Amino acid sequence: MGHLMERHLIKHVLDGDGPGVGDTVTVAGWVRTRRDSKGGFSFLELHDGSVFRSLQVVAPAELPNYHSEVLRLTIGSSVAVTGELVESPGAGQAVELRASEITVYGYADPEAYPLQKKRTSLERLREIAHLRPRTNTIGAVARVRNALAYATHRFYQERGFLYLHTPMITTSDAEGSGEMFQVTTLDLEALPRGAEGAVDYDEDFFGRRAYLTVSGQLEAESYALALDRVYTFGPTFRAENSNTRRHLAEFWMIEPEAAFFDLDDNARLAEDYLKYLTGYVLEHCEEDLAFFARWIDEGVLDRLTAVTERPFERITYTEAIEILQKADAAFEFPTTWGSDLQSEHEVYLAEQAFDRPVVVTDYPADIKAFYMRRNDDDTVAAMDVLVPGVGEIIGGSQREERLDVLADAIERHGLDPDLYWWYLDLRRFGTAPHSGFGLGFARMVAFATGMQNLRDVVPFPRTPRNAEF
RNA sequence: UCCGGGGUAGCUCAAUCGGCAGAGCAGCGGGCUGUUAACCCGUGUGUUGUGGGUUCGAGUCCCACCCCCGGAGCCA
Repeated sequence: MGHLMERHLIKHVLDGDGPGVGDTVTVAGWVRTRRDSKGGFSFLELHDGSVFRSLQVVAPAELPNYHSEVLRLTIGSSVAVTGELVESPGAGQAVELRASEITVYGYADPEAYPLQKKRTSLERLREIAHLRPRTNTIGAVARVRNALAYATHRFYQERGFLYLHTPMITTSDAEGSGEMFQVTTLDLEALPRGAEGAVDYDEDFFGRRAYLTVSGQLEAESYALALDRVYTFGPTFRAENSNTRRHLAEFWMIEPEAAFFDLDDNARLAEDYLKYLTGYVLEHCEEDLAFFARWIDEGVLDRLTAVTERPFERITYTEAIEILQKADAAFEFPTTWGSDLQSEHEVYLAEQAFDRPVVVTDYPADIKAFYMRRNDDDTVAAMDVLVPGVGEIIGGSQREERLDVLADAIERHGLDPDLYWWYLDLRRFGTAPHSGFGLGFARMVAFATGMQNLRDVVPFPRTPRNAEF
């Protein structure tokens, strides 16, 4: 073969924006099926991940390795094919590749290869996460995920936000977002002990307890209060024993943080961002979305279109409680002012009450994090964005920029002010109003594809008792 | 972590009241020979999640544990 760098991606062959009918092309990829047809030759369906569709290859019996190799090709085998691109006489595809040379790189023993032509359940695919990107579904998820990541950078870069890398290791153990994974180089079989038997963390790598971060927000605030607008896009970790389709122990989050943004600016940014993402995948992932609409979630296109075109609903927490109290629905949890919104409440608001994304603002201070800006009443300038199907996809707030009020809040939440000396410094020196939010990227991928379980939209998901791959 | 449902052939599943564990798909052999989840004929497949118990006899009933799925909580 010799010229693999010059091969064509199947996407360009099928789109006709590369080689045309009559051209000689080389493609390479994996066999999805082989059909030995009624003319003494074979059809191969070849996919290379560049596009949803596969390319039909016609393999004539005259190929020197037809009997010895081509007839041994089964699903999962890898090949390179050179041939002439011709109009297809059959239905189902406009063009096909009439092979003049087929190089086999690797067979996939059909007795042992876990993927078959039949549909394999998503649960089963999780057990073979290293092979599942070869399936239609997971391949399409990967392309949509990539598009959403690219669109994220474009959105923020176009608006003057600076991409910031915040640390994955942190020593502040009270960012208020659940259990954290501890990071240590201590020998757990022989821990250094102090006088009273407590572990002596002075011996540890950082000289104190350290953890994997649950958020880059606090560090992002530091840069927002210097460079005006920043965003992070990186991994975060939660050691909660969460066993649901909406939680992962490791997930990526996008956290914009902007100086001189109030809560209203923040909510508008969140809405613009979500609309940009849905609009982007509608425009650039048509084939993949059509597959999801056909096999995964028939409402996905309407939902993405609605998000893109219709304004979000904007209500306060207090209004949300009033709506829930008047609702003709039996809720398991109370809907009294002061209690947090439960999943059933969020579902009701986003699906029954409004059937569109809902931004809920101004929650009771007692149920929200210490850094959220105190309003004149007992609420804080927090906001959650709830979307149909997924629930909470964004959580954010205007941050408390007043030194004395922030110090009070730290105290009230039972946190140690000494640990936040540098965070308080940001209010001590040139403080400014600022706001930000976090978007769970996997939840966004789920929302955009209609996939139900976050374990299927992350390449190698980490959940309690699961880190095989 | 709590509640509910599951774990049977490579995959998807069935198995009545406790009574010989069996279908489809895939694989393999043959036929057909421009197919599109190809089709037709033939063919093999088991530590029934693990350990214990009840019983003449357990996939089925009982106990413990492991794992998976869904819901809840925590949250993004």
